[in-house]
Amino acid sequence: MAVEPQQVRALIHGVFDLQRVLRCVAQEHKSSEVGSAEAGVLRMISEFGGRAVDIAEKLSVSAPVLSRHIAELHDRGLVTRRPDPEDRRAQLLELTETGKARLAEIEEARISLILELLEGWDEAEVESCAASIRRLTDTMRAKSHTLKGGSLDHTETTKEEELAAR
Amino acid sequence: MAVEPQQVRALIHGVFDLQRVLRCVAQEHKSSEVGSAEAGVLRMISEFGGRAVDIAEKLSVSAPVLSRHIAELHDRGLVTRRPDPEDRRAQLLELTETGKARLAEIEEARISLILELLEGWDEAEVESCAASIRRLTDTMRAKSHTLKGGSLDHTETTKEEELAAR
DNA sequence: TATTGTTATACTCTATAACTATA
DNA sequence: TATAGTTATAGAGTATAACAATA
Repeated sequence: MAVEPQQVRALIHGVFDLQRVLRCVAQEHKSSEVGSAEAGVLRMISEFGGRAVDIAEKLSVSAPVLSRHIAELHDRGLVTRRPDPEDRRAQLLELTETGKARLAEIEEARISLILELLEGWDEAEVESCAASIRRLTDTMRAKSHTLKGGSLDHTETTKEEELAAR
Repeated sequence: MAVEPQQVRALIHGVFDLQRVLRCVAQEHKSSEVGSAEAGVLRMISEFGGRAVDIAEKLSVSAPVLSRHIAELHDRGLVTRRPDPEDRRAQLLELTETGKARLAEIEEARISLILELLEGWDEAEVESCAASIRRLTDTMRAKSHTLKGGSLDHTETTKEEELAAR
């Protein structure tokens, strides 16, 4: 039950090491046209569409950052903006046909690259690795939201502790 | 044996999602004094010490980037540089006592943060997550080195394919 | 000639602050 | 007042190119 600090240390270093390798791989195979942040924008618009503010939230990015990426993608004809009929402040985002095609290219290139890099892995290994990473992400996202107010925000914990103490 | 493209796609998206959450967590808890890149430099000097070029290689960072970080850390009294007696072009890096103390603080803060975020995980889960991530990192690092020359460099693959074809 | 390290410059991605328009 | 989006500005992190000193 007790997680050792040294284990967590190893996990942290492992994550940093992963990020370094990812940076190198991205650097070596960067597509000249669409940056990785913009690719993320295309992906989120493709998956969820809709209002810019929601896309920014899914990307965990501030509004100005998304605004610039959208402007850039719009200028290059990859994204359309149209006013939200229900809220004239907002705009609804969609991929153009070109945008869809470009996203598909990016995803295919990435998949074939990683497939090549993972040569020798089997289905179960990929699945379990993806599941580990997803679980880590989900845990951190959930907990970091509840801790957002700082360590003084113990409202919920206190209730649970009261129950547990009986 | 056959890894499905859709599995790899899920893994890729999972890794990007992880990076977003990590960025947010780092943003929320950033230490005002030492940036995350500099913290990496401190860690590598602490673990391996020695020549700057070797530290740069371990960090997968170009020489100018490391040079600036080292200059910054040196100015703040966290790192010492002394000429390599065996090669007067090179310099040997070490942490000062202050540097060691600062690195220890950073690591402790990170560990206690992640320990808190991983509340509810048990030892085995942390271990298996760290192992998955380490294995992914190692595979990508090894393969990306062998693929460095581009997709035209099929020398080794060809030999294996010849054998496999028989 | 090749390597170690530095300086100059530029690129990518991000954030905060100040603003406009709408709710 | 609060929210959606934009623009201006700044900061962190990285890369390439050109250079100095040494091997």
